[in-house]
Amino acid sequence: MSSKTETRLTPTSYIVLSLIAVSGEATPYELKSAMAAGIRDLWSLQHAQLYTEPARLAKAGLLRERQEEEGRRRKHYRITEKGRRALSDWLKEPPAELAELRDPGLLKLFFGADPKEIAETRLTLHEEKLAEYEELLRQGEGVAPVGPMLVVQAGLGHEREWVRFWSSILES
Amino acid sequence: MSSKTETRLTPTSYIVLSLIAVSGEATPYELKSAMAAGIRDLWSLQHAQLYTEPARLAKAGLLRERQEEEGRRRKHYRITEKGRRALSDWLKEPPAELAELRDPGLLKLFFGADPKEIAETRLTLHEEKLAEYEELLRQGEGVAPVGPMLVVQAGLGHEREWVRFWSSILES
DNA sequence: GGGTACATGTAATCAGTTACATGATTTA
DNA sequence: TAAATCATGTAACTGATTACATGTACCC
Repeated sequence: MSSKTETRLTPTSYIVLSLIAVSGEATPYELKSAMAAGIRDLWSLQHAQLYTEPARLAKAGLLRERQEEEGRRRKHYRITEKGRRALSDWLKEPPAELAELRDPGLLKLFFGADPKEIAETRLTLHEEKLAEYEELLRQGEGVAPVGPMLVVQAGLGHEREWVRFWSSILES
Repeated sequence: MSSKTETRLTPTSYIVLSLIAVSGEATPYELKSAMAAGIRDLWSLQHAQLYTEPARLAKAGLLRERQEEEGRRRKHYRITEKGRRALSDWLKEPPAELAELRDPGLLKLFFGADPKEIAETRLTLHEEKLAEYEELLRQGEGVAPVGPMLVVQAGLGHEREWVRFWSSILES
């Protein structure tokens, strides 16, 4: 029916798509603010991608672009029917792959770095991040939607695990 | 003194560098086998990168390349003094950033997917991965070097946490 | 009115992915 | 000996990062 979508959709695409779907309408700069606390820990994007990705999605017909006539001539994006469908299809399908750990500290550990030296600074970082999550949890309680709150809880659990792990190395 | 290394070194670079340092000498294909169980869960590489990255590192003087004169004309790589220095500098410096979660399941959760639906398949995947780690732990006990074993323990801890997390969603 | 921070974007580069190709061994 | 699998690589593409650039608003 419609011309084939040969645009590959990446996680980046769905993040942008979702953020715009929720906002109703958004400029790249607004997307930047929308990439707030919660999701930045989960999956952050470079600000340049918030300009290129919407353009890409618009070309594929998943977003509609409207440029201001005067002044800054900012570009505003809204999701289209097609975009909404793509998004809901994606949300329905449980993903088949796990994430890799990709932790730079672990990587060095793997290749022979001194465990205690790494552990010391890692522990600090994770304790800070843990505190951030606890704060997010407090702030979100009752007001934030379910999805983001669950993600915060997941993050919290992992940070606790990291703290446990690196502490155990320091104590060994 | 030596010409400036304008080659940026990424985690990929250090993985290749380390694997070659450990092997003494290796061809890209041998690197592929060296990317065994443990590290693949931590940080996997595409096989094509095992061809391009050593070439890049050789050009930067961190590896020495030797090509077979006859037959398959495979390329063999060894680490140079400069490479060894780069590697040990990297190992010494505790990294300053944390990893993002980048879990596709969590991402969908964040944007409103049905928690239980996601949880079901995620739980299975993580239970399988957990079993793999337990097996690795058993196999490595006493024989594998410290670094990789610690990484397995870290992986184990996180898989347990994932199982806990997704289970709690199913039970809620 | 000059500095500083926020806002807004484009261009160039590069790392990483996907696709393509073919040679060598093993096995049925 | 045909099929399948392992071994070995190159080429093309493209998403993501880095760098560059300029505009606007606020505040001291």
